[in-house]
Amino acid sequence: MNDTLQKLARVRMAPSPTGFLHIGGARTALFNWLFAKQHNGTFILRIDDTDMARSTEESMREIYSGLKWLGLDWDEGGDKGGPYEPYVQSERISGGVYVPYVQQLLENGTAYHCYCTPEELAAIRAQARVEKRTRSYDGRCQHLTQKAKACFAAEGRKPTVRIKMPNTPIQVDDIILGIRNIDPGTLEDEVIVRSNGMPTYNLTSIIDDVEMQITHVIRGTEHLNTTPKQMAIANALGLKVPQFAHIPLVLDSSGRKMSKRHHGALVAVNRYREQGYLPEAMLNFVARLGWAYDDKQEIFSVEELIEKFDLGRVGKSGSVFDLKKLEWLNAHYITQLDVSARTDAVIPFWQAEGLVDTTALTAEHRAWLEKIVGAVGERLTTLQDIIPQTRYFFTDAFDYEAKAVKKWWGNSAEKQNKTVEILTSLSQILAGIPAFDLGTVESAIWKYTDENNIKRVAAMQALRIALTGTSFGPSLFDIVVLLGRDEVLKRITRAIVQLSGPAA
RNA sequence: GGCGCUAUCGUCUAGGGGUCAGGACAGAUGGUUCUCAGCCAUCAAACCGGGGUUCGAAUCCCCGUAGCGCUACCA
Repeated sequence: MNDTLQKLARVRMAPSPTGFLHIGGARTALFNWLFAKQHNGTFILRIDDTDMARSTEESMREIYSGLKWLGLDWDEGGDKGGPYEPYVQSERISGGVYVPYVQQLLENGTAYHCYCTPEELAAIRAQARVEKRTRSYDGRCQHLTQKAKACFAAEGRKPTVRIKMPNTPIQVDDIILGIRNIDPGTLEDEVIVRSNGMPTYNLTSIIDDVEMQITHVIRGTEHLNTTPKQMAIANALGLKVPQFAHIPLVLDSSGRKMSKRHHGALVAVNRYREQGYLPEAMLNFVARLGWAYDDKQEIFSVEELIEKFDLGRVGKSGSVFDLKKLEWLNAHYITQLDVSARTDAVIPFWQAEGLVDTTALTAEHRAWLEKIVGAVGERLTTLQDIIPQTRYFFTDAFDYEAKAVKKWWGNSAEKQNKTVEILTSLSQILAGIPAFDLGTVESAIWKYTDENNIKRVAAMQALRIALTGTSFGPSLFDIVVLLGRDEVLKRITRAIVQLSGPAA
């Protein structure tokens, strides 16, 4: 690839709007986007919605929002326009874009009308299968006489248009897979226009790529087998094809291709956003699926990806989607946020749970929230984790976790009496200390445990359950101070009542 | 069934004729702390099989095998 070409690099992502943006789509988008960025090129978002029955507006919006969230902005495309608009294939169809190409193909004899019905075709396929033949459709309509055509037409049959495959090998030069020659004997005369007049993907895709001056088609390997077909169409039209790069599939844990149909929400990019994943983590994760820079680096900022990503280093085999690794990355990126930014990130989650009302957020309240986030520290794998980690700060309507109660409050009357004793003492101490700050609270509690020969863990865990209902969480001193004296005393009293009650 | 693609720890991968086959995630153990998370230390864990080529092959070649993808008037 020379300098001129590099400056002119034009790549595209061409999703069909039949569902949400999924992990594989996000990765395809990222690889294209990175390629465009590093070659000073143009990233185009084209909507391939030739399958009218399955395409929806809503899906289109989902894809836009997913890409925007990831920060993968496009220079030309669907909602944005550009020098080669429209970028939505259904609009191109109604604009008659493909008609002259089909006309040309028909006129130069590389395409022909086929009058076979779907039923006939199914029978042909079944027959080919029992005979173990490579191609099924045998080109039988290629040499139909005018009379035969008229006859079919009289029956009311509407023809499809098929492309005639060449009998010379087609060479596919793929950046990732290398050069390979496809035996034309394995290719069949594909339908390029349906009987209802709608063009099919193989036709529209390559024509749009050519018309939009796409230089590199970077797409999933599920399209590998369609490449020679598309090249045959371009060749028949005398068009120059772009360079191809087929990236390996994203697989599930049993090694199968991740798909909307079989994996649902697990592959939906927007669901990860809802669950509190950061776009940086998502991007970093997806970039490392099938690609590595060296044997050291795992963490890549977007800037570093632009600098270091190399399509030529992308592997050839599929990669299994590993949620644990995504979680690790996400926790890392959350930690990278300073407390203020982390608070901003977490507020929508509190709000969704009704724990924080952003319409009435005072500076004082905001400062308190930041302290909570600071106390939680590195305990967030996803932003959503803020809820179980902090719910008790906002409400005392929580249950005491049974397992924790059993372990730390005790399951015998004797142990429970001891717990009541400890909680009572702590309550008195906390009620009596002159100041309610970290240092004072800490030294008062340690003084009590050490002087009375009580295990620190025992006292602390008993108190933790009283205040939060759980046995895990931030430093208990942080919790005590952030809750405030009144609330702490109230919750201890409530715990004592619980422990002394008939049920306990 | 046909056609195609692929093959290093459980997972993501580095390496690529001579390496103790490296790292990361996950897992296990220990340490630190009031718990959890984290952090630190340690451990366990791989070149699909068989033939060649070669002094030497995980690496190159061939053949198998397995997995996956495609096989539509879906994209």
